[in-house]
Amino acid sequence: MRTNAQKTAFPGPDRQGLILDLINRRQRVSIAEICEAFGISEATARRDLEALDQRGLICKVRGGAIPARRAPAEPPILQRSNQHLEEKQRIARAAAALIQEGETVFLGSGSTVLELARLLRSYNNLTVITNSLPVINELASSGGITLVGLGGVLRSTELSFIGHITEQALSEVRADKVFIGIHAVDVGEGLTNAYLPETLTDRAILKIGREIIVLADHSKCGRVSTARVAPINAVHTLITDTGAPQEFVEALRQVGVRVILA
Amino acid sequence: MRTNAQKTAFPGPDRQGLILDLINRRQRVSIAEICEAFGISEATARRDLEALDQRGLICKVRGGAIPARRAPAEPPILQRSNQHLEEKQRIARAAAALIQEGETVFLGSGSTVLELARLLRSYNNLTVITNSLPVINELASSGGITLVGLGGVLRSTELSFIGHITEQALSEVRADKVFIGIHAVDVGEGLTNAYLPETLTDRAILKIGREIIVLADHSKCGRVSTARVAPINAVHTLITDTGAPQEFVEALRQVGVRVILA
DNA sequence: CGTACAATCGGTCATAATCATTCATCTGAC
DNA sequence: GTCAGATGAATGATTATGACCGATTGTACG
Repeated sequence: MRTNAQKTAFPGPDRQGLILDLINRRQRVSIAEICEAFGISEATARRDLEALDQRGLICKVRGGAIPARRAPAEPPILQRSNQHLEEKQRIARAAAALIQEGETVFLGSGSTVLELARLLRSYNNLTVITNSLPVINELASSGGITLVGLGGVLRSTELSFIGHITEQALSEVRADKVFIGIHAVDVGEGLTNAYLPETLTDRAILKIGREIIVLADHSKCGRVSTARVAPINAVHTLITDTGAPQEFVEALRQVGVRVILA
Repeated sequence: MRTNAQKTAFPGPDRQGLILDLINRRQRVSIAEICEAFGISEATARRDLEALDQRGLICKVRGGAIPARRAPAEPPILQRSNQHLEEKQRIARAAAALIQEGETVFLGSGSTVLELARLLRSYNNLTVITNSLPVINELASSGGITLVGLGGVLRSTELSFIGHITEQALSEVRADKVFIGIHAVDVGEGLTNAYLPETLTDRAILKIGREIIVLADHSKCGRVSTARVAPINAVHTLITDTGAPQEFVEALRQVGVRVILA
C-alpha cells in the first residue's frame, strides 16, 4: 500500500542514538549541524536533545549540546590522568603488546591501567576481569570482549570495588596476566598503597594470576607509601617509562624483576 | 499447533525466521519493507515483529525494528528507555517515596529502575546494592550513598551483571527492599523475562529482600514473556501507572499484591 | 551603562505517519 | 461440520514532526 520506504531519514528514537554518538565524538555539536546531518527541522533536533538530556546522556548548552561527563566523571582519577599522560600511554602500549587474543587478563584500577583498557576495546576473543568502574565503562560496549566485573563496595574516590565481596569473587576466577597500577614501588619495601582497606583486596588480586605485571610511571618509582601490599618478588614484570632512575631499574633487575622501559 | 500453509509463500513462524535474518543483515528494516518483501499486510508484519520482540530477538522501534544485540554504543536500553518515559518517572517517584534513609535497598536493571536511581542521588545514609551498570554509574559520585556492586559477567545488551559470580555475591548481602523491573507481569504466570540465562540471577535477587517491589509500566501488565522468573505471590508490591487495565489491578489485589498506581 | 538587535529557546498547534485493537474472513486439521 | 490459528481490513489512539510565535538570552554598539 505504502511505498515511501526510500525516506533516507531515521525515524524517531534510534536517530537519538546516532546524535549521541556524534556528540560524544565531536565534543560539541550545534543545533544547526544536527539539522543538516539528519535532514530534520530545528524543532525535532531540539526535542531529541531534550530527550537525551532528560536521560542524562548529554548536557544541553546554548546553541547545541556537549557530552555529559557523568559515568566516567571521575573526581580524583580525572585530575591525575592528565599528569604524565604521555608516559602513561606509552606504558599502556607496551602492556598491550604483552596481551594475545584468547587470553584472560585482570585489569586493576588506576589511570595507567585505564589507558591500557582503551587500547583493548578493539580486541576480539579476550576475557577481561576488573574491579575498576572506569575500565568496565570503557569496555562495556566492546563486542569482542567478555567482561567480568568483580563487584564489592565502591570506593568512590578511586571508582574501584573493594572489600570482602570483591575478594570472594576473586577466588572464583583466574587470569593469565594481571595488570595493576600501584601508588609506590620500592625495591626494599615492595608495593605500597595509600589506602589501608584496599590492601587485602590488592593481595587477593595478586593471587589470581600467573604473571603479575605492574604499570607505574617514573613518579612512582623508588617511592614508599603507607600500606604494604606485597614484597617486590611478587612482581614478575614492571613497565615504566624512560624517566625512571637508572639505579632503580638496575636494582629491580638484580632481584629478578623484568623491567620494560616504554 | 503446526500451522497452515496457504497462498503466501512463507507461512507463519517460518517467515518470522526470515524476517529476523533480514533485520540482522540490514540492521534496520521498516514495516513497509517487510510488507513488500513477503507480500503480507501491515498488520501481519506488526504481529511478527511483536512476536520476535517478545522473545528478545529484535528490538522494535518506531517505523520498524533493529537487531536486539548490537555492539555500537548504547544498546536497546537506549531505544527502550524513552518509551513511556513520563510513566516511568512517575513510577520512580512513587517508588522513591517508599525508601527511608538508613535503609538498604536493591535496585535491579531496567530503565524504570534507573529512573528511580536518579532520584536517590541526593539521599544520605542509604545503602544501595545493584547489578546494573547504569545504576552504578548514576550513583557512583553520590557521597551519601554506600554503593555495593554485585559483579559477574556483564550482559552487554542490558548492561547488567549476571551469572554465578553475581549469585554468589547475592548470598552475601541482604536488603530491606528489593526494586526490580520486569519484562512482563501476569496474574497467572507471574513474572516472566525474555532472556533465559538471566532467570537464575533474578531468582537469587528475589531471595535477598524482605519486601519485593516490582516496577512495571502499563505496557508490561497482563503480558507473558518467555522465561518464568517467579510466581505472582513472590511480589509484595507492584508499582505501575494509571494506564494499567482496571481488571488487572483488581486481580492482583485479589491475590494479595499491593498495587500502587502512579 | 543601557539600548537595540539577533540568535536561541520553549511552548502550542496542525498534520501525517505509525501504532494497537477489533472484527470478519480464510485455511487446514480433526 | 466445527474449531483454532493466521490473516487482512478498518478504526481510533498515539507519536513524530515541522511551522509558527512570543519570551529569553547573548552581544554589539552607542
